[in-house]
Amino acid sequence: MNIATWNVNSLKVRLPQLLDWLNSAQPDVVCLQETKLEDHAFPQQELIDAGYHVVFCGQKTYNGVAILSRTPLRDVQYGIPNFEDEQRRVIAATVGDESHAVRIVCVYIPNGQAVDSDKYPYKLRWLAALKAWLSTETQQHAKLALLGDYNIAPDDRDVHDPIAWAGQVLCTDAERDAFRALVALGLHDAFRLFEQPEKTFTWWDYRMLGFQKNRGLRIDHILLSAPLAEQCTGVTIERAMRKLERPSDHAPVVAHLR
DNA sequence: ATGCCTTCGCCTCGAAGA
Repeated sequence: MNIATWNVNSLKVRLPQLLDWLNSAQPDVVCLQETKLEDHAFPQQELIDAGYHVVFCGQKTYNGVAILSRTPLRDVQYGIPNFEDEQRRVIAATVGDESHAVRIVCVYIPNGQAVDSDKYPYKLRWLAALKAWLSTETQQHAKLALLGDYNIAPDDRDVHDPIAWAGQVLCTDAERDAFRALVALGLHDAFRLFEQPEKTFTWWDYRMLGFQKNRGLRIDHILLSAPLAEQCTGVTIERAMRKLERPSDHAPVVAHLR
């Protein structure tokens, strides 16, 4: 079973790439972020025709999340319970039958913009609400995967130029503490379960030849509860997707599970 | 660097992303 996450930066623009990738990579579950589509405009039929069940939660212009699965999705949760948020950033659902059920949580964590922006305290409040919800969710679902665009580089290893990024949004201590608080719920950063080459990233700035110079960040993550981490045989970052014409600025990340 | 790209919508400029 392969489970993946990809910030598409507009599903309208990226749908042809997504369909090609679904056909070639054959992932079992895909979490999407930044679909930027209202629900009435979601390309449901195209994805059904590609062999996927879909659940989605979007809005105009910004945000928007979705889960695709080759098997049916049930117990769908839209947004973080008991957390008022107009921004469509969370969708969760369960795949698999009772003995092999996996809870899939798809998140598009706020960017925060800058430490002195109002969006930064919103990001930290949002992360606290996510952790509070997942503390019960992880107790209820032994097999849980938290996938998405976290907008956090957890460690200096995840940053092309740690000195330039020191203290900047995506790299602050408070954001990294929030990431570690998610890990402390009993989750494991799938990428770090394995030896990895240095300077491996999932996002590269569109500007200044960011991808060509590998000036990137690792901000898209798959956290796995212990039983899933035990099943994980590897993680792939689909860098080739960043080389296509008109790419997303993020590459898909795939966790391979036994 | 108030810059660089790319997206969307109040659409040919501004806001936001990261």
